[in-house]
Amino acid sequence: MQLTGWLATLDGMQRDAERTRRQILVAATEEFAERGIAGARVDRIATVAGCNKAMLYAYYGSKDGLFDAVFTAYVELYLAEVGFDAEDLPTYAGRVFDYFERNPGHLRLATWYRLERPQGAQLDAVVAVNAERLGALKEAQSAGEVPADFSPVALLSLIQSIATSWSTMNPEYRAAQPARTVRRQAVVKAVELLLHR
Amino acid sequence: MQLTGWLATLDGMQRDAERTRRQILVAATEEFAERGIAGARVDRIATVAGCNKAMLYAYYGSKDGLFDAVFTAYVELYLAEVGFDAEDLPTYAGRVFDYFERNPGHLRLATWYRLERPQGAQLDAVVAVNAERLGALKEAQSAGEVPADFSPVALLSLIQSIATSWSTMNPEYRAAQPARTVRRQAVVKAVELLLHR
DNA sequence: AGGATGTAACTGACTGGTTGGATAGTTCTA
DNA sequence: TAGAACTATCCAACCAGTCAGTTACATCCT
Repeated sequence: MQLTGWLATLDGMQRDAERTRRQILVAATEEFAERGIAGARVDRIATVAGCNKAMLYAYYGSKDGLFDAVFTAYVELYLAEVGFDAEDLPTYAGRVFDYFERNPGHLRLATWYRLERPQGAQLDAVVAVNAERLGALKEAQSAGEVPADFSPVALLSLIQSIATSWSTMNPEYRAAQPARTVRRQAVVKAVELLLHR
Repeated sequence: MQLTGWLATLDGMQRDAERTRRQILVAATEEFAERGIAGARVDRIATVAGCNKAMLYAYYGSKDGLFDAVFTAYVELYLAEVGFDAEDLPTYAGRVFDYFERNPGHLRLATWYRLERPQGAQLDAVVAVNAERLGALKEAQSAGEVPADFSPVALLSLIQSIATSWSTMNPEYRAAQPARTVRRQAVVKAVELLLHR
């Protein structure tokens, strides 16, 4: 074992491509979540990441490439952490709520993506998961586990909106927001009512 | 009546401060809706408005001042056109849906506003209308016209989210969207279910 | 063991183009 | 002709992206 390398790792000053990559991604996630693509500044990202701006271009190619990396990482984490359950949609909605309460920046990221990305650019992972969920919902409806008032895509759309409704209110309403548990309860309850439960 | 002025108005070539103001506002509304504050370009706005960039600064002071004017105009139109009815919330939700179907840019505008505006800046008009609506909802609940499962602020938040749910989906889901009437029906029905109707 | 060497990680300084905003001067019209 | 409406032109700051060069480190050679 290399003693020099080991000690350097402890005080964190050695060269480490992977660590630098990660630090850039973390800094970029903050910056993009806060300011969007057009508002983000690559110099600020480099400063916060504690590295030179050129590293950012070496690892991610461009500002847009960096945003793609940030957004893809978020989507992967989100899909893995929240999952889906066509047979228990209120609980699913609760998990969506929890995720974005824990990571408010990620909801902003998703919104920037929707606003700033040209129509064409779609993530394969999202498209695939989407199709899978629509199928699962259809089956659950056929099996009578989910009422058929709404089409699968309507259900998905409504539940997503309801789960994030508190965070997407205009700032003027923010003052009136109740505590987290109350907000969560409203989300779960609303989805239950949608499903006649 | 001034004949010269009248004719000139018809072919639109005379000087007219009010017309120029309006054209700037229209062009700016498009630009800001499409690209947000950080992404908007004042030169593009001036070009589309068919006037010199300096006029924009003469009338609206700054890029931010122009955005404020754009956003305030949208809010006024929205409040006047959509209104509110605590005793018939499904219909209200339908009107919200209709408004944003007619003016998809305005929903984007509202989203940019939420993302790009610092917390502090709140519109008095919105705050006032908000308080009024919360009061009306509370009364309707006391009178038993609206069920009390949800607090007034929760109702407002949920209904707003549901009414705009189709437009706030990520682009990956856009392909699966049904026709307008179907979408509208889903919105109205969802609000009815929230209210046990 | 210790010096030479190749290479990946990293840096500082720079650039060409863009951007919000300013200003001095011109044209129109009441 | 006074003043409002409007234009042409300019500018300093900024910004994404580049590049020539430097530093650290692993491996090999003797």
